[in-house]
Amino acid sequence: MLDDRKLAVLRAIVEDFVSTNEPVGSKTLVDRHNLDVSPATIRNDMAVLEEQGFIVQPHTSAGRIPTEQGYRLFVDRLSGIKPLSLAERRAIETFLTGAYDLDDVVMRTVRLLAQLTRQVAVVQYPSLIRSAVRHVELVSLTDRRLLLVLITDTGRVEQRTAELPAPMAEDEIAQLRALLNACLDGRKLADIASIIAELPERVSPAERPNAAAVFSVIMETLIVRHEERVVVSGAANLTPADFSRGLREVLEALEEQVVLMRLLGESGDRDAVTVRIGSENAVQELQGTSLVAAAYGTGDLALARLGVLGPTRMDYPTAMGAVRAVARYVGQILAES
Amino acid sequence: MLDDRKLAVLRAIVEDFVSTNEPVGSKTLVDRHNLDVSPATIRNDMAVLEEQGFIVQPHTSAGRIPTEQGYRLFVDRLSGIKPLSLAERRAIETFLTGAYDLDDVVMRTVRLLAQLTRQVAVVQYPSLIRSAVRHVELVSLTDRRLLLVLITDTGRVEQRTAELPAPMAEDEIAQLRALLNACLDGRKLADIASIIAELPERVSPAERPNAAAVFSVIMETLIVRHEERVVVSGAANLTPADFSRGLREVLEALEEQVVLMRLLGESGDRDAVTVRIGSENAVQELQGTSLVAAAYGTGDLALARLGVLGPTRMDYPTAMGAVRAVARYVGQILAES
DNA sequence: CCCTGGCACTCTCCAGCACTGAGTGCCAAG
DNA sequence: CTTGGCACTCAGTGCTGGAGAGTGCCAGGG
Repeated sequence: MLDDRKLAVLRAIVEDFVSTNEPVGSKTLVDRHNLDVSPATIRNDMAVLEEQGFIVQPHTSAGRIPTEQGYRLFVDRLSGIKPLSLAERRAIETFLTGAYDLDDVVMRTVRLLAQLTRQVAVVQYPSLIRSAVRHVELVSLTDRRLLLVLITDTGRVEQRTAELPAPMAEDEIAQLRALLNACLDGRKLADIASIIAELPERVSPAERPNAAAVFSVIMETLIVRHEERVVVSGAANLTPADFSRGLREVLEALEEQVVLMRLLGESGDRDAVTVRIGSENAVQELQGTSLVAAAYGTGDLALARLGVLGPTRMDYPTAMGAVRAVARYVGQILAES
Repeated sequence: MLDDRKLAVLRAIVEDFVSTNEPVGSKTLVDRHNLDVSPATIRNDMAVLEEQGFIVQPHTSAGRIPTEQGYRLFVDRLSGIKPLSLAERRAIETFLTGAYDLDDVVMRTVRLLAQLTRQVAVVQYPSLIRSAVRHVELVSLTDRRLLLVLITDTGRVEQRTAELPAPMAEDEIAQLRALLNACLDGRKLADIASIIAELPERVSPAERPNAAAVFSVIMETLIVRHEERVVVSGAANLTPADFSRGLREVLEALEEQVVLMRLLGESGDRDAVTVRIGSENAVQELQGTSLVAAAYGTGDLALARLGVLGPTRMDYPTAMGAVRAVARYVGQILAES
């Protein structure tokens, strides 16, 4: 049904349209790519491609532009992932090396990705759930208020204050701290819920209310908030023309952590680059945009995801290359620290 | 030179233009506000106001719009700060109460401010320099790598990793931790530099290289990074039409922490609401925007600044009201925690 | 059976044009 | 100082006609 030339034509249309942002006609096509057939032939091919739903004409006397289905075919069968240039790989290395801490790694990553692809970059914080507790610290702020700091072996630091039902003396705090560290140190966060459930028994009844408050804060920290952080950069790369409903909707969506989480979706396999085109997108508000994403992590654990958001009219091969490379490199960096 | 009526005319022009975003003519003006003179009279007044540089006409046959100088006069002499409605004050209260921790307070604040003013909100993290060390924690990540966590009495937690020149045993770490806490606990961050300068003498020569690495990381944390964080929200409120150079420039600037810091500028007095109009703005990239900002803090210490960024064509009285109210309320929240 | 050149057709884009209406500046009179 | 009247300016709008790009279709050739 679709012979090689027709596929080549589709590929050419996608490539041209992505780079020029103008509907591409039969004549331009034969000129620019050296298809050695006449424009009329191409027109016939295009008619078929249009019939099958891969391309459309915005209006009668214009060239064709790819449909979502067209991009889909292009990504699946017509293009590979474009490897980064040496210069780009260098850039990644110098940019990510020498980050201070986890926050810094994430911030640099997101900026880097935005710069490499000239699109909006989105990076999810590494999930806590796979990592282990390195240390728990309790610091009293007032006598009814405690600061809880939880340090994981991925270098992430979570903090929360806890309101206490009753005043708590320093030595009680010290005791509780010792208990927590004894029981939690080195344990996977995923297992902690069950461990904590048994802890109240090991506290004297008098101190139980305060301890319980602390325990529940720990649980909340791990369960409720742990995966909610997503960082965005490169909003300036959004070009108004590309978004029919206007930038506004997109910018609004980008400020909603929850929306971004849904956008990035489930951590898939490591190294697999996922492409969501236009309406394939899970997020209502961001239909009309495409997402190129991948999971990253240390070893073969997928910790979280990162990706690039842009108009459907996006340079997929390059974006995929950048996303894959950055995901790998961030994984390395995290493994080292 | 400018009698009362002329000032009233200017005020009316500013108000109308802000609400309609259309040049306002003499006839509309007499209709809408009940100035009991004829349009012709107003025209004469407008001619004077234009001559003095407070208003201009975009083109010959259009109404007038305020110049920056016009807004300036309006803000300085013609309008007060508009107090918030009861509902708005309620909203502030319910929105900010129940924040988990400092991060959460800042995040909620910036969103709240963006929502109240329908502009871009900018909030600087409370400066560390006025607060005191509550606790220092060292956690070994690998034998050549240490995680340093610094907790302040404002509830802020700073973290950094330190690379060690030599491996460090657990007991050495414990010793160093004890030393640090003994010397730093309760001290103002501003004083810490001088305290740390003297610490190396109190460490045995063998351990000095590692200790020195830790000390220098502490210094860096305090000096280099301490005020660099600014959070932004409400970018979606930017309307393309209002910015001649396009949104792009503005969005870019908003992603640059350094630029935002320069924008917010020095902490002024508490409660004083500062207004920077158009080119008065310190930041090149954000000329053409206006900033309404105020310092916030606990007691009468100004800890940092927050504000609202918008087109020069902005509802200053309302923005000033919101900024002032939010600044005060955040101050209270911080004082309580 | 597929490719090709030719041709008529469609439709967007743009420049030119006249017209309308909002708004002005100026002037002479109250 | 204020007012009504009047002539003037100019952005915006809608219409028209031509240019150009691109198409679909058809008949002829390999």
